[in-house]
Amino acid sequence: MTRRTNPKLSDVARGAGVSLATASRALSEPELVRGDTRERVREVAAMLGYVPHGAARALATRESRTVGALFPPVDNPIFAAATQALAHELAMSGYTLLLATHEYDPAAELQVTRTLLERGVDGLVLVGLDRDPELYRLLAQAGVPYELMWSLDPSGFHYCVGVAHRIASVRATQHLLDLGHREFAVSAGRTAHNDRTRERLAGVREALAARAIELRPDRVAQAEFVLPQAREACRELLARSPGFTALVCGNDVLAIGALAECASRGIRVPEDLSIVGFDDIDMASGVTPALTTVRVPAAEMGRRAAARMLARLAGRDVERTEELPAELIVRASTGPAPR
Amino acid sequence: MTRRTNPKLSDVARGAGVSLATASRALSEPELVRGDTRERVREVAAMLGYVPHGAARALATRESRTVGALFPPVDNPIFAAATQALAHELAMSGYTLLLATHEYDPAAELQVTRTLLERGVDGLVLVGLDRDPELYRLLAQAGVPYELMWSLDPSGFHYCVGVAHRIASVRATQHLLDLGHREFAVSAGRTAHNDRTRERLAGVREALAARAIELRPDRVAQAEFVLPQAREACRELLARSPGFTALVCGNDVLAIGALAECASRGIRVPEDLSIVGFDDIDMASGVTPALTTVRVPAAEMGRRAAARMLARLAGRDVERTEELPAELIVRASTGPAPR
DNA sequence: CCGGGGAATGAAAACGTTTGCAGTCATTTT
DNA sequence: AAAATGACTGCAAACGTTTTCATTCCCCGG
Repeated sequence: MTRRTNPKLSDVARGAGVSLATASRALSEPELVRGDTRERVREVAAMLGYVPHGAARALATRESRTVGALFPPVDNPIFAAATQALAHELAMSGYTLLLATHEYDPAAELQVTRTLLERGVDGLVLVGLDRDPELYRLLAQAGVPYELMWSLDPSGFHYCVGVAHRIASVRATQHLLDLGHREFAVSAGRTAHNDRTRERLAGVREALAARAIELRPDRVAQAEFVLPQAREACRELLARSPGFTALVCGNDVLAIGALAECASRGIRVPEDLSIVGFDDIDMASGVTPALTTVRVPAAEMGRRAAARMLARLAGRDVERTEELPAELIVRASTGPAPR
Repeated sequence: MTRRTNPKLSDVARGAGVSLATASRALSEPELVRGDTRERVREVAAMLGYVPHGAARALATRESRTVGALFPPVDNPIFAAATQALAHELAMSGYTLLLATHEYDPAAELQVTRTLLERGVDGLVLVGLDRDPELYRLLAQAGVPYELMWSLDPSGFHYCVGVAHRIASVRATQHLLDLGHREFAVSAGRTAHNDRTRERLAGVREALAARAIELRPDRVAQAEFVLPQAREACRELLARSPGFTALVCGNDVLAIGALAECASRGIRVPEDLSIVGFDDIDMASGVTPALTTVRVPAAEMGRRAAARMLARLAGRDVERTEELPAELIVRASTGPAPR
């Protein structure tokens, strides 16, 4: 459309009859310039439709007012909620979110981090703990602060805000034990490159071990977090080793898939089989039967991560570790063990 | 951590014993420099852990390799899917996604667009048609190309990739009419600042009008796209004017909420009430009964928008309007009208 | 009336890249 | 053997801000 180049600060300065320096100050440090000059500059800027050139500013100030977020995928509802909160919260403070995904591939994560660093993010938000250690080296060298979401770093070294997956998982399993269940199966997520999944599975094992109950290897399935695979995992467990009365799922998508599979096979939930999920996504309360699950406060986590990052960027310090509660929500998908 | 500043291109150049220009070319236009020099530069760069300074590059080249996306909210599953596809597709071509949201507030959208422009996005992806016209002026002045997703611009002026909501909605309603339904209710989304919602509602009216069936005002509810409101809307319709046998919902979240409400009241779906949704989110096939709905190819839309934007940024031209199919998916939530 | 002291302004030097242009070679071509 | 070609390389000028340091301007107290 318009072929002439956009107005720049020097145009504004000329229009207002002031120097570059004054124009710059009038717009970004108003208190440093006299009232009337300030207004004049602002008017000219508005009139010309002046839009500051972020890259130039970034170059001069060495900060981009941009924060990167690196999610496994962002279409998992739980991550979507966190992304939303993150973007919203950052925007409130004039920051913008640079979003990237890595699909649970450490190499991709490293590569994409490099790109994010090139883009000059002032800070970076990551999910979980499992990653190429090289990535931390990169961040340290670049001097870019980062926050880990979802998990709690056992070493206490990294700044993180998350929940205690293992303990929550123990609690969910306890709940089933208390209902009299003794035959368990687990539909877990992929454990490779995913500490949350591993911790949740470990939690189940721990709770069962405490009562000397064994979790048979053929009673554990791994699946990706999409509905078709979730159903498939349930089908597989049923085929390989039927007879379990409780199914613990690595997340709600897996659980809802299991629910669907049961519905289509006439397995009654919770009369024949009790199912628990993890995450408490929106849909968990919408399906029938409503899902018993562990609530992971995803949006809150996003908000906290943003707040912590903003605080650090502003020079304030925050606790290295912030734990958020992961509450067990008992709904209709769990009941007393049959017989 | 490290207090000394990051290595810059001049450090690399010095280390490799070449000029700035050659170092730059060795890294970004390899074919212009001799093999051995190129390798030497690369080695030094790797050794120093050199990371190019994006802002400086953006300043010099006048492009940021960054594309902005402005979603209403991104935690709606359908938008999450598009975001994911967008981010992924852009990343494949070395672009990064700058994500912002406006929560259906035109003023916020304008404001946030300004920020995105400041950040120097090379292109912008927007959702739907309803917005402050000033926004287009802004984009035109900045000379930033944009793509509209979801809707099809009737004027054919804007570049867009979307589906024909109204027609699809007519089709869904037809489906119910064909099943013998005559008493309709609609659980619509908020129609303010949302052309998709309006078109879908209009489609229902159109289909009914064609058979001289009236849609009573008290048989229309508006709700936001979250489960609690969805249930509330259904409850309200039932209270205000019971007796309808078909419920058309503005999207799947609304439909699943209705499903949940019906389940808790003992209303059988589809025996007593047929329900159709819109979007075909993942969960639509996972709930019981599985939802009859219109499939909106959200991920594909994200991919196409990315591809179109990349093409345009590369100087190729694309069709101004690209329509994607919105297919009716008949599942278990619709059946013959009772009696 | 002078000098002192802020407050407001301006000149110019960063910030770290890319790139047009002009050189320097080693090959070819005539 | 001279000249022309072409492949590499380097110099230096952008790109559009912010910010340091000086300077100017005004007002006030002495």
